[in-house]
Amino acid sequence: MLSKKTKYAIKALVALGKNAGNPPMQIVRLAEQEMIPRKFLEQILLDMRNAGYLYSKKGAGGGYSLNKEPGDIYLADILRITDGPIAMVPCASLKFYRKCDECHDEITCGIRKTFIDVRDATLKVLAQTSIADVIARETDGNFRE
Amino acid sequence: MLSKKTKYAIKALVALGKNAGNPPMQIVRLAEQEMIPRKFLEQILLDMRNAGYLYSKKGAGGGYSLNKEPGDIYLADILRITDGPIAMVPCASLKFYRKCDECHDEITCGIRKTFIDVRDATLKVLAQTSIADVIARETDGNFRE
DNA sequence: TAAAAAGACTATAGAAGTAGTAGACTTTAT
DNA sequence: ATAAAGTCTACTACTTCTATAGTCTTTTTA
Repeated sequence: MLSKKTKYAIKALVALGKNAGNPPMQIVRLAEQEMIPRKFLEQILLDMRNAGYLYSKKGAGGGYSLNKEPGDIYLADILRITDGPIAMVPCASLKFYRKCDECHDEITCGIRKTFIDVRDATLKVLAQTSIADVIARETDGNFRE
Repeated sequence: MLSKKTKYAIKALVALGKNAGNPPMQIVRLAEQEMIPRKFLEQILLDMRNAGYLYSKKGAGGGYSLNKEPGDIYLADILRITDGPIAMVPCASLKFYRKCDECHDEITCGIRKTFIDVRDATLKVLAQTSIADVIARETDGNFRE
């Protein structure tokens, strides 16, 4: 299950994507509009900013805006920042590989092989779906390709 | 991430699958062999039994054995017993559908649409991979199709 | 240049979920 | 009758997730 943190992050990016072109959006406004607890959102935006996805400006007239094109921000990358690995077992993770506690022989592990397939299937969607795609799908029923 | 419960469940099913034909296997032996805490395994096996996947026999000479062919036990079903929904958001779940707290308009939700795609991709693997497949993959490098 | 408007950063608390343990009970074989 | 199993329920410890609080820094503008 996605954490709320991740859901909030995606929602915030979508909102900021729609806001592109306009002056930056303040945390408070974003929090109200998307119904996200303000201080929680604050942390999330910070993470996204430190990861290079957002631009922020302090002081009066400041706020947040996207630091990349909505079409260049992929869900897979966002999930990794907020929730960590995408794979369902650490030993099948591409970016957060770790040996499973329970596992003795990784090479022949049938579970691992299966969950590498799952990971690949998941990534095929998440690494190709951008914030722009999510926005596009909000309106029309179908998109992509 | 898969819970340990699920990993243990799969391991137990695989072990029992390999044991098919022989007399039933006792919890204690299974726990030792697979290095799973005994009492924890006990609960897991019970769940699997109540779901119809295992046959159990009490008393001396008792133990556990599979109640189905290894080829008829699919990972998707096991995961659902031990970890619940396979989808990453409740509103995209096939078997455990629930409205997301944060969501106002599910029909146009771009996030939901994307995660339905993810769910389908995941299920394409998990609903077609059986315990028999996992066992087969343990030995040879490739299997399936 | 002071005040106000914003974000940056750290710490902490409460809730929920996960992993594991304990113990008493039931059934069955010998 | 006894011992060898599984059944069932409750509980505890631990970790992670969600959220909140408070202080500090930067920037604008009157």
